[in-house]
Amino acid sequence: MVVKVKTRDRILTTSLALFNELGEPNVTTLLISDEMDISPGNLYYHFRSKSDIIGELFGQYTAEMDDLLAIPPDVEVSLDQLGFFLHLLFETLERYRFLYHDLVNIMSRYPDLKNRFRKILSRKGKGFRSLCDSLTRQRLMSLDQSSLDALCEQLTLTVCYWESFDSLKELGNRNAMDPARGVYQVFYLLMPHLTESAAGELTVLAQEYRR
Amino acid sequence: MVVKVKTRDRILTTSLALFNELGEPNVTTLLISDEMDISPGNLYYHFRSKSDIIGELFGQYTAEMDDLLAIPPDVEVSLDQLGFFLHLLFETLERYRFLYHDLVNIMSRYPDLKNRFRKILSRKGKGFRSLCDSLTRQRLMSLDQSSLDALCEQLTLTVCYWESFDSLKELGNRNAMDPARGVYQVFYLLMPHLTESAAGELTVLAQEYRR
DNA sequence: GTCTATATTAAGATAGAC
DNA sequence: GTCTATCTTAATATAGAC
Repeated sequence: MVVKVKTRDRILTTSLALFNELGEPNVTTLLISDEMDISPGNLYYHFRSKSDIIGELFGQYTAEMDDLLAIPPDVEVSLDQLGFFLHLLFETLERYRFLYHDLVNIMSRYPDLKNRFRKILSRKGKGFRSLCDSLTRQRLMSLDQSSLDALCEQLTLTVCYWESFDSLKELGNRNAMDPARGVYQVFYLLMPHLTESAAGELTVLAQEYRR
Repeated sequence: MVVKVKTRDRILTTSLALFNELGEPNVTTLLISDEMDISPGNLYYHFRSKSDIIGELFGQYTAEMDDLLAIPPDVEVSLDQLGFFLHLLFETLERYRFLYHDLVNIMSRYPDLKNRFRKILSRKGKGFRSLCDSLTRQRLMSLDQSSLDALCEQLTLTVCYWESFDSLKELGNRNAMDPARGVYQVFYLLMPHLTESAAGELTVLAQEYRR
């Protein structure tokens, strides 16, 4: 049975694809409607403005991230599970990568995104804190307070900007945009803080993510 | 004696200031000329296009970075000198921060910047490699090949995006945009790879950069 | 819900006088 | 070298018919 996808939803998925591919500022409402073979007027029937489309996509991004980052403070994660979590995280960030590609521009044109961006940033930091706490409880990791703060900061920065950095470095390469490369990088960020046996285990695991 | 600064140079410094403050896409040629109290026509007498202004500013950025990153492969740096170098590096990156704030947008509209961006990126990586090699020769640091690669990658990513990340986190805070914060962060990236005594020394040094 | 046609605005850039 | 006036282009958004 063929299900007709609602035009409103098609606008969102088409916009997201174009934003990621060409950069949000380079995507006009006309281009979106052209790509979908609908009229520009029709697009404006479903969304009052381009910023409404962006706001809704940002809402989707936030919802998915909140879901991922809802880490119970008392959970114990294995290194395997950590890798899986990171993979999902990078995969989600890649699907909404346009947001971080022109951050200042987007925030200045849609000012209410500023606070929403900061909120999700602090949530990432707290998520990493929970994970590090778990590793510490399991005696896989041992860190003083300052180092732990700096590490969580570093982890947050890295997940936010890894995709931008990697795609700049690999401009046009086929192995670009593989979430595994991000996971590998984060593993090496954690490695030096782990106990010897945990570090050994993580080194082996890292090979699976190497590309 | 009052020296009249050439209009052409004033255009560059005014543009740079406005780009950094408001984001390049939000700065029109009219705004630049307004700010300088010259006519838009005059601006176009000195520069054929807005992209020429950006190209020239990028040239300045590249020249300054090349200067900084010209690290002789056999030099031995102390941890003090390393801190000084990092401070200069972050200071320069902050003066041209607009470039990284809307990277994809800027690269798509001025396509010849793409390769110039990649070149400067690889030069940063090589600079960090030289510094790590020096620390290794002095037996302050010891790392296997994979870890060294990942560390240099991480250092490069961090210097490129630290300012963006920090200003997003500190939106509107007064302690935002202090190069010292970046130095502190990079110190903590190196710390776990140093020998015990070097790590101790760096911890002390880091306090001077803490804000 | 969807279309075509058009209004509005603003940016980058040029022409020609002084 | 600098000005004023204007051209050109293109993007967001609306009006009104179907």
